[in-house]
Amino acid sequence: MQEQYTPSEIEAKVQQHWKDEKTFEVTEDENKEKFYCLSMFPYPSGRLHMGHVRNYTIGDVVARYQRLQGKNVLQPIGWDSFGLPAENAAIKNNTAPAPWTYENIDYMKNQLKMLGFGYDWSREIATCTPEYYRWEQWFFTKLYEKGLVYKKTASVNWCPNDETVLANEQVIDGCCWRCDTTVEQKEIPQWFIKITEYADELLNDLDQLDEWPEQVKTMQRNWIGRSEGIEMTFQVANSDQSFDIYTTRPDTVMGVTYVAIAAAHPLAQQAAANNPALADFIEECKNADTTEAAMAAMEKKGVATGLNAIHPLTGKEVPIWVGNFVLMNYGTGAVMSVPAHDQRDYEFAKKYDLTIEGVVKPVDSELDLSEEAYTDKGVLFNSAEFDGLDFQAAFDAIDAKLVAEGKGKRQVNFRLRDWGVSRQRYWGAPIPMVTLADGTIIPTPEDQLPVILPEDVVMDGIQSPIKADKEWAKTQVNGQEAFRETDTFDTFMESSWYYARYCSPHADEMLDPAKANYWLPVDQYIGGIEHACMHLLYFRFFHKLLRDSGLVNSDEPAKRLLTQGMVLADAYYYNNAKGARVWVAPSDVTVLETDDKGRTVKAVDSEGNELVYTGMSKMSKSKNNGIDPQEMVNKYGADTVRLFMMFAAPPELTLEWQESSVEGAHRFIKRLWKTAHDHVAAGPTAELDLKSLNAAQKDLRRELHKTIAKVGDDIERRQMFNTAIASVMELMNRLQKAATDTEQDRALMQEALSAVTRLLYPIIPHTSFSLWNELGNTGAIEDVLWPEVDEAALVEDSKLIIVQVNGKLRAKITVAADASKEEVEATGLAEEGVVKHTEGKTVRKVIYIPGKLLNIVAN
RNA sequence: GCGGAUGUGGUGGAAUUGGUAGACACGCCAGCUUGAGGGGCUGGUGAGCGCAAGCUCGUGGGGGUUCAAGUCCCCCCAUCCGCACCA
Repeated sequence: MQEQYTPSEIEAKVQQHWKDEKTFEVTEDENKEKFYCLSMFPYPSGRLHMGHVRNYTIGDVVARYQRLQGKNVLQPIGWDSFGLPAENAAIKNNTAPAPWTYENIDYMKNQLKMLGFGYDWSREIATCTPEYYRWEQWFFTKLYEKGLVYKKTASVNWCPNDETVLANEQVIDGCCWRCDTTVEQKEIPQWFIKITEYADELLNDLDQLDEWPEQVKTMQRNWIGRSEGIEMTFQVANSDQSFDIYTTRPDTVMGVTYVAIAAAHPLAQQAAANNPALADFIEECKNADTTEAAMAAMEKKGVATGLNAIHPLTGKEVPIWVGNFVLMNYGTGAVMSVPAHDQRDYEFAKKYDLTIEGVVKPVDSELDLSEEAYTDKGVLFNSAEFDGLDFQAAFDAIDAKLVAEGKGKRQVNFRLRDWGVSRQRYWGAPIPMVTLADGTIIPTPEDQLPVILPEDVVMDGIQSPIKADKEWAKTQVNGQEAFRETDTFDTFMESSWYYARYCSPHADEMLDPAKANYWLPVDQYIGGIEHACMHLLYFRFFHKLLRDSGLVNSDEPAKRLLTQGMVLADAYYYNNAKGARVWVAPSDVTVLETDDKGRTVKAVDSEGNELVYTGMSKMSKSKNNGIDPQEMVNKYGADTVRLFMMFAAPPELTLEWQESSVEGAHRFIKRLWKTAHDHVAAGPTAELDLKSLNAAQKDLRRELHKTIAKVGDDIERRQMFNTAIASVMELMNRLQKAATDTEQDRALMQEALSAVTRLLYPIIPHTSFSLWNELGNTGAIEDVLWPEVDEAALVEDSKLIIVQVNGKLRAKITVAADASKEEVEATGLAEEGVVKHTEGKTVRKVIYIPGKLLNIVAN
């Protein structure tokens, strides 16, 4: 065995072995328990970043651990390869999105291999290939046939100068990122999938997901936002027109003092015809950012229409206002306003001097509206026949009256909106719909699928090449001239079903149900928390669509979910001559001075600029603080990078990249290697004879088996890889100091080191692979099983008891494992530290937690 | 603004079911090894007081429940993630 730990040599050799043996290629095997471990696939942006490395290391740890449990483990990988960055890169580099994407895939694939992830490369997929997206197109036409797809207008960001649609990301402070023109909202026809038809099931089935983080389920519940309320109709005074509103607070309806409608509401348009101020306001609203965050943050403004609405219960007239906070696309485009019981309405009413009328008051105090609205559920007053009712009684009574008068009804609403899948961009899967010469729109016939996206294109920087080339859309359907849809799918479409395609990646159908049902559902899914609502909801939705098409037989796509945190790094900048911040890459920073605690006081870059240290922030291009995984692997080896990532923080928390800590991880592996080397160099060992072990040896062996139990529990149940590693480090610290004098000392060392290589295999597979054989074991480590815990080794004959007086630690005593409460109490009370603190006091109570703690309450 | 999370030594973090706060590691300090540097090894390291034994304080802030609170409850602050066309 080589004395030096040489990661580059070891890793190359072991990776070659995995490649030659096709170690991670799997097929369905009914005799083995399956385990499908999936990490969210990457967008091929060019190079792996540390977020990827963290995600895929966690996945690989889980997959390799499950393999040592004897399971048939599927761990696939692929590329989420459609998307906006490819278009931007193509324009910048004067190429096309396709070659840029394929080059990136090649490069990143090598990086993944270099990190030693155990993927089944035979299942690799790229979503930008027709072999993949053809099935998505096919499935979309099936959804259309089932009535789950429809077309309606929806607003997009529109740059009037470039005459193009902009993604939210391309709008900077309300202006176009290319030409700085003020962005407008424009209504254009788009395709939608009816996710709202599945809203109830998506909500209810969250209860089945008992191995999903509670926070993700809560976020999804709130995102779906089921509410029970009442929809009611307001007549417009002196008109035969009416409009509907929806409210979850029907108990406050008697307090309606005005109603607000969207700028795009037909009534608003009508009223603006002879009201220039209103027309101007409506024009202003057109350009408003409609994202929910912006809506919530903006100043609430309105203009009266001059029209009145008739309150459906009181018959009183209330003014109709146009409000910039009401959107035509959400709900009915109109809301009732109760300033006394809604804070937004209250502020609006104060601002425009509108009536505030309290109708609900607290049960046991008076209503005070001098400072703010009263928004709690209380008791009705000022509400005619509804006076004295509580929220639920009022809800029921008002509902009954509205129903009786035909003016409204109870209704369940969802915050969730249908999924708009149209994008006016090039680098995506073409939407398989055609418009015939007579104007009818139908799905592309199956025999004309896939609708292929041309890859050899020139990007003009503004318009999609398949829109710019007027010939592309021309086609023939049923002998008629027809025009293809030139919009492409939202890239969330591809990432919603890739997990199922991996089960039969080369099938000449969307998926092979037998294979899909063998592997699905995914046993462990891993990805960033930022996907909690959107991707993870679409992913669940698609699984139900696949199920309802008879392609899979389960209800949910993934049993267990782990959401990993971000990766942060130090960020430094200096101010240049113009006063602008120049961010300096951490690799270019030299720390010149630290204080006595080791904190950075003075740092410079390679050109001598004195730097400002801003602490840790997310690795990003804008702060130039990305750490290149490639560089780290070159410097320390993949195992060190993997060990550091798993050790530095629990997977769900943010991880701070600290090179000194990476060095610490490297040192640990070197020490492990050296310990194994010294042991092997001393020659072969004898059989372990449990009966002949002395007390110290038994003690060490107890430690070993406790560690085996803990590491398994930490990896499998708790998914706390950091504490699993810490406990192996503790064991190693002990092993390095353990006696090696006798035959049994060395036999025990052999048992311990063989176990340690397996405990660490999921995390540092290359090193463990080598050590396993260096220790004299035959066969590859991935073909052996996880070490078993010897329960007999765990038995202790004495216990450490913590002795407290009034909750404060005063002594530690060791008692026989089977000692009674009385014996422990007597021993505890006799302790010097206990006597000191109980002298002159009366013992009031003694609490004993068996085998753990004794608390003496005295005063 | 709304929804979700996080906050513990100089630093990353541990404390799994309310029961020893600070495991493990980084950094720092001291010593040994080395011609030097690097590396390795040994020991120390929450704060305050103390020669020491030890005592007091201490988990973002403020209240509370309990024999016992980092952990449970209420209020507040800060930071991060998401908010539907970035992926």
